[in-house]
Amino acid sequence: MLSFTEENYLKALVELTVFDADSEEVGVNRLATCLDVKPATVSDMVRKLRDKSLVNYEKYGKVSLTSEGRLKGMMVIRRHRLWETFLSSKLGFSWDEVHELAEELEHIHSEKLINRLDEFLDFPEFDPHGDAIPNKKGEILLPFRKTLSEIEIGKRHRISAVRDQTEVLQYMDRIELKINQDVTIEHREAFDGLTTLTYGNRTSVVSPKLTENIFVVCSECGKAKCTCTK
Amino acid sequence: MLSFTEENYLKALVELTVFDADSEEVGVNRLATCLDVKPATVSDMVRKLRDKSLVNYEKYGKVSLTSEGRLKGMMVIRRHRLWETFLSSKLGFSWDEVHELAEELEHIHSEKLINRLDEFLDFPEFDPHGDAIPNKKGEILLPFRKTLSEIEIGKRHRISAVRDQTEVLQYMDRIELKINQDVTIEHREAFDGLTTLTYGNRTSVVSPKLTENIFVVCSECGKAKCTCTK
DNA sequence: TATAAAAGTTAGATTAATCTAACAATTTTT
DNA sequence: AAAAATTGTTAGATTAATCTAACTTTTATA
Repeated sequence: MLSFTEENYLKALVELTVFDADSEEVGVNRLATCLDVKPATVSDMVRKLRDKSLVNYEKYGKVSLTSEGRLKGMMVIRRHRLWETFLSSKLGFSWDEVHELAEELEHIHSEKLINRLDEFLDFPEFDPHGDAIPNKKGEILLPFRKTLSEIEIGKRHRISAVRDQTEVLQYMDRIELKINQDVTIEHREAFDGLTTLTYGNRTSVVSPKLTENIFVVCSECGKAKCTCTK
Repeated sequence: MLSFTEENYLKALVELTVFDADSEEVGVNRLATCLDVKPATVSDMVRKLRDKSLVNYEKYGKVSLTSEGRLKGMMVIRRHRLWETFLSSKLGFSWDEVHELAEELEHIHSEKLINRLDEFLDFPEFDPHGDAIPNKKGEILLPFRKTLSEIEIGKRHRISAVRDQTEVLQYMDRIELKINQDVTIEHREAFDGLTTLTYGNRTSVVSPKLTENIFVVCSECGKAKCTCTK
């Protein structure tokens, strides 16, 4: 049975090498920053995980997940996202409150519990942040996604998901921008990417830091990769 | 913030000095047996808890809870019993499966979460084992329940409640045993707990699986914890 | 390519929770 | 009340996860 700590390492590795996907491997320093520990600590820990066949690693080399490690990491993320969904849809927590609580709940191991929860929630596909929930087998269908920073000016899009970061969520709350809301880009400044958006009866100017973290689909067809002419 | 371990010590102390209530204090050995650790470990730990003002203790003396320690311990039990209720009534776990899972869930600290859960479950008074759930303030309003499996032979009792499980109710229907009916135990087999009861104009032999799920009060005084002589 | 910077490792220390083994205090029994 | 039994404590060791500080390897740059 894995410890909380080991599970957190695997989760971070999935996030860095599967979701962020610019590389399937990652350095010790990068991992240390992510987990908010010192590189020395990571050095020790990845050796331990290697001895358990959960990561590939050798001295001075990069770290990557074995298929077993990947599965274990995926299951932590599955649990996290299912609990988030529960907290939001059943207990009425707002989407910026659920993350922290799920950080604890994700370490409750019972597979039976998590599958029952999945059923109770009626097999949700996405968590309250719009991220896909891995299935029983740890598989995740990474849908093609497009961010607010990429879309065409003037074409109406709907917010489908937000990257799972508390600051983003809180900022969106502050400007009253919500999941499933329609938005249109009025203007995008070439110089610094500053973007003017309208939604509901509001207009806001926001930075790329925000737009890069918000996923959208076409309001017409509901797809990120749409072919609507308009 | 208390560690899992510290919380488990407080929980055990509540069980030994509040619920079991033959004494408000307990020895190091007894506590060690309960927690399945060595006395040496308990010795160290209670000194630590004393330094945090959670227990009263001095060298070679007995251990008892301070009011702060009692409250903290009660809250662990509140969380445990609410999670048990959730697992049973929402996720369909049977009452003998819930305990182990609740042992993990009880250590999720958020007060907001547990109060929301309480509300979601519609403020249950008892967990699936029939044990009372402490309220927000750590108080237990209806502390006492007794099941048919515990009562004295020959003394008349009245059925006050039944654990919320359809099978139990269906079985009771079949043998014509009803809520508010008077019953008397004629005989209880020491070997396997098989019990002979009389009620109305019937006599039935039933197993502990049934008697453990039926709550009773004294027919004379109407209380579970009665002091009637006969 | 030599050197500086960045990245990674090792050794030794710390903290929490546990153990064993030896010892000390208290309680019970004769 | 002395001996025996029980109960509790202390000292020293262990394991997991972390740290700091010193060191080494790899990578980038002048």
